[in-house]
Amino acid sequence: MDTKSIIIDTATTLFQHKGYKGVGLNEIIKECNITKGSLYHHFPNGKEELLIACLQSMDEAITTDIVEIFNRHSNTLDAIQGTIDKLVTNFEREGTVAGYTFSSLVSDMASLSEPVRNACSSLYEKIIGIVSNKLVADGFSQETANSIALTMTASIEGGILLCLTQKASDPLKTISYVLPVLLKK
Amino acid sequence: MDTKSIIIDTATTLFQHKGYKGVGLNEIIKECNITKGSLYHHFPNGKEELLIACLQSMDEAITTDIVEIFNRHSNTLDAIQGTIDKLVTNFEREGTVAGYTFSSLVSDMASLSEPVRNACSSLYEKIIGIVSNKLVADGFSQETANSIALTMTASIEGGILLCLTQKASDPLKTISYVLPVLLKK
DNA sequence: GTCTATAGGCAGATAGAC
DNA sequence: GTCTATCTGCCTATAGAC
Repeated sequence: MDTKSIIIDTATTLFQHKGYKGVGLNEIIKECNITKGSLYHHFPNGKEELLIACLQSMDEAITTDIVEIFNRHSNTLDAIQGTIDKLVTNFEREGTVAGYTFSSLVSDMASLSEPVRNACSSLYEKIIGIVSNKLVADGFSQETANSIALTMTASIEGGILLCLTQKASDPLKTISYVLPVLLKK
Repeated sequence: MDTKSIIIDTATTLFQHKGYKGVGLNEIIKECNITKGSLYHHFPNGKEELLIACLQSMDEAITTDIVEIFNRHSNTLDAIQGTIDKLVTNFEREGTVAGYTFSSLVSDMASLSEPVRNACSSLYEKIIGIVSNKLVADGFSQETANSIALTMTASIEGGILLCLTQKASDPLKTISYVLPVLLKK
């Protein structure tokens, strides 16, 4: 694996756990066993350029993951519950659900940097699009599908926040139990 | 108004907009027209002690606000939609919904400080409790009420995140439109 | 492509005069 | 209770040798 990829992977994990402002370059290069010179060779524009690279990497990983889950299940309900199951499993094993959302590392940046906000916005739209398409395949109208997909995505995102603050996976489990109601025609 | 209250109010607004790590003490004292000596006189343990005071202040304001809205409306649906209306109005006027949630300033702290995490957890539990009580008054069983209240709270919290990243109030409006489905018996 | 050394600034925090 | 002056340490970023 090349140095640049190592930097991106390491920084991604650190950003996910501590937020953008919570991680210094010193911490990143120490974890990677490299030096500042090397980091600035790969990311001449410094920390924010590295963040953008990490967001792209996360975007790909999250999208791939969700697409795979949605292809594996025949209907939207199973797919959404499969997604939540995966989040719950992750949370119970690692104490985080870092790999699903940007929000944890974005709240301190979204008000400042436009490229970062755009990256988040585009990821959410992609996820909602995947859910919405499956709902249309289930027989919902496009408009209804969009509304339900947005609400489901918001519920899961909010559920993640609740799990993190309460240090328990119950909120997401409860949401998984309640969400089917949204799909009653 | 005394200096301590001015510090808390000013710092609260700054933390809400930029996150805990995103605001320096220098910015706070400049905004308050005071000096570091004065700040450390009122908060001897520094920045984190100030944050805790801000969280308490926010907790009171948010709880009072929601209790008032819930008392004003006769059923849960109207109360929830009234709450979302207020969030949407705030967002369209100020570009933030700072006054409702801790999440925006907590994501970079939750992994670090236990007192901060506890303050967030307790606020969420209070909000869910208010919603749940109203649902019981509407005739739902305690258990069902708890599940629905949690899901609604998560949806709104996630909706706030979507509004912030998309710089639009549509997500919360859509959620307000979809949520009634959760209340069908 | 990776290293060392260092610049320049701002962070949070403290001491002591008034 | 508020001020000025200052400390220490970390931050991002750069310059230049190898």
